[in-house]
Amino acid sequence: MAAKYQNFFKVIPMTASQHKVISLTRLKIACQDCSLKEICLPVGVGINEIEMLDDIIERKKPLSKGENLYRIGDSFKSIFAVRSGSLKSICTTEAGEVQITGFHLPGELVGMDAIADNIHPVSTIALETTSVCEIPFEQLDKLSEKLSGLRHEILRVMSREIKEDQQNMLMLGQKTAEEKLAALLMSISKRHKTRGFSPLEFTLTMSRGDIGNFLGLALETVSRLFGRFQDDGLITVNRKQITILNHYSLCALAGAGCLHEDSPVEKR
Amino acid sequence: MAAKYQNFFKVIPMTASQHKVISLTRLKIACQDCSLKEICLPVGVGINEIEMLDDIIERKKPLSKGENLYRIGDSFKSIFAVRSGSLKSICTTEAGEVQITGFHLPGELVGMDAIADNIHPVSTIALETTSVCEIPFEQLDKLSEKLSGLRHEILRVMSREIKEDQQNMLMLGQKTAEEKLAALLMSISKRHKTRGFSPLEFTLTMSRGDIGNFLGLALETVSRLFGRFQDDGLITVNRKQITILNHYSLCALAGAGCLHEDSPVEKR
DNA sequence: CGATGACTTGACTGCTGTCAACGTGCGTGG
DNA sequence: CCACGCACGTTGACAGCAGTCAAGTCATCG
Repeated sequence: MAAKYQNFFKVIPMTASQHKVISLTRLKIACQDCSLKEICLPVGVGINEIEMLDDIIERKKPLSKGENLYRIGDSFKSIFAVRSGSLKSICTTEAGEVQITGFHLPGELVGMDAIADNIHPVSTIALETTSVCEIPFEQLDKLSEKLSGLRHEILRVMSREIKEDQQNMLMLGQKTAEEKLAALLMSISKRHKTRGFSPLEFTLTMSRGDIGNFLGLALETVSRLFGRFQDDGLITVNRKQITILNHYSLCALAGAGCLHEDSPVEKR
Repeated sequence: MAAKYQNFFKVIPMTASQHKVISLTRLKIACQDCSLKEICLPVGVGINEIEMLDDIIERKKPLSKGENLYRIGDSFKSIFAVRSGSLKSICTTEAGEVQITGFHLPGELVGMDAIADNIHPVSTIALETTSVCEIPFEQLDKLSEKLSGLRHEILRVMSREIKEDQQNMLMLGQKTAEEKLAALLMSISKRHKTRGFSPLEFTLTMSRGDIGNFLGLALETVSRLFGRFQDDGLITVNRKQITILNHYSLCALAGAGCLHEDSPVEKR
C-alpha cells in the first residue's frame, strides 16, 4: 500500500543508537539529509523553526513491538514517515475479525487514508521497535498553498497510492497463492532496494499469520509455499531471514509487473 | 474504485436526447445545477468563461459502446466526470492479458490515477453510449491554489479512493466467490442509490466476463452464482436486468461493510 | 434468417482451506 | 546454567470451492 513514496519521500534510516542521542545539531543534519526536508524544512526558514521541528520529532519516541501509532477512529492530525523499523495497518470488522491492509517500511508514509474523513480508518501497529517522524497535516497543507511543487507532489504521491492499490487489487483477485507470495517478496525486495538496503537478503518482520492474512491465504499455505520456493531454489528461508537466490524466476512468478510493474527495467 | 465522489462531485445525469440539443443556455443550466460546478464554474466568473466551459464539454461528444475515453500511455491532461452511461478501466499486461480495474457510473470521476506520472496507467472504455465532462487538471490545480476548500476536497476525494481501494483489496483477497459477487452488487446498488436511481433494480452494463475478470472469478462461476442467488430468492436475474429482492441478506453475504462499510446506517 | 457472441449448464480436476499433530526457538524463572 | 512453557512455525490428511474444458441454448445484429 505504501511502498511508493521512496522517490520523493526518502527517509534516511536511523540506527537504534541514533534514537537515543538526539541532539539538536544531529537532528538538523538528519532532517537536512532526509528527503523529507522538502516537506519538513520549508515550514519556516529560521533556526527556531527547525527547533520546532525538533520538538515534533522528539515527541515521537520509538514505538516498541506491538505498540499502536494510531488506532481506528483516532482523529487525524498528522501523517507519519517511517524512519526505521516497520509497521502493519489493520482494520477490524464489526465481527471482530482482523484484516491487514498493508505493511510499511522505512521511507514510506502512513496515514494518508485518514484525510478523507479526518478519522483514521485503520490501526497502525509496530512490528518491531520503530521510529517515525510526525508531519502535521495542517502545516503541510498550508505550505502546499504557496509551493505548487509540493502541492503537485502530494497529489502525485496519493495518485500513486491509488494506482498501486489498484495493482494490488488485481493481484489479490487474480493471482494464485504462489503468485501472491512471490509478488509480496518482490515488493519487499524492491522497497528494500529503494532505501539502499540489500534487495536480495532481508528479514521479514511480520509473522506467517500476518503474511497470510494480508495475502488472503491460510498461514499454513504461506508456510508450505516458503518451503516449495526453497525446494525450487528460488529463495532460502531461515525462520524470518529471506535470501532471494533466483530473482528473475521469482519476478516471473510474481507475474505482471512484479506487483508494481517494475520488471528488470526501472520505471521513471 | 470510483464509487465515491458522489457526495461532492454529484453529476446530474443527462438523458440521451439532451446530448443532441446542447444549447449554450441549456448547458449553463446543466452546469449550474451540477454539483461539479464547484470545480467547473469558479474557473472564471464572467459569461465568456462559461462559454469556454461549453467548448470544453462540447468537445467531448458521447462515446459509443467500446470507444476509448483514453488509452494506456496517453498523456494526462484532464480528469473526467461521468454524466451518463458507464465505463470500465482495464490494464493490459505485457503478456497481453486484460485486467479490469474498475467500473465507473454516472457522477463518478475517472483518471485521477494518472496524476502520479502524467500518463494514464489504464485504458478506460465505454460500456454503452456514454457522456462525460472533461475537467482540465491544469485549471483545477490552479484554482485549488486559491481555494483551500477545493484543495481539501480534492485531497479528500483521493484519500477516499485510497481508503476504498484498500477495502476492495481486502474483499478480493479474503472473500469467497459468493461474497465477492454480493459485494459488487451491493456496491452498484449503493452507487445507483446515491445518484438518485433505484438501488433495487438496475441494468448491468458489463458482461459476465467483465464481472468475472474484475472479481477474479471465471465467467462460468459468475453465471452460476447469479443462478444460485436467484434460487435463494436474493435477486431476480433477467439477462442483464437485476432486481434485488432481499437487500438485507445480500448485504450480510457481502460481509464486512457491504464492500464500503455502509450497512443500513449511512455514513457521514 | 443465419451467424456470431453471450450466457448457461454439466463433469471433472486441483488448488487451497481446515483440522490436527508435531517441531523449534526464545524468554522466564528456578 | 538448565528446564519449562508458550508462541510461532512446519508438516500431513482430507475435503470443498472454484477453475477448466466442453457442449448446448439464447439473444442480437447484419
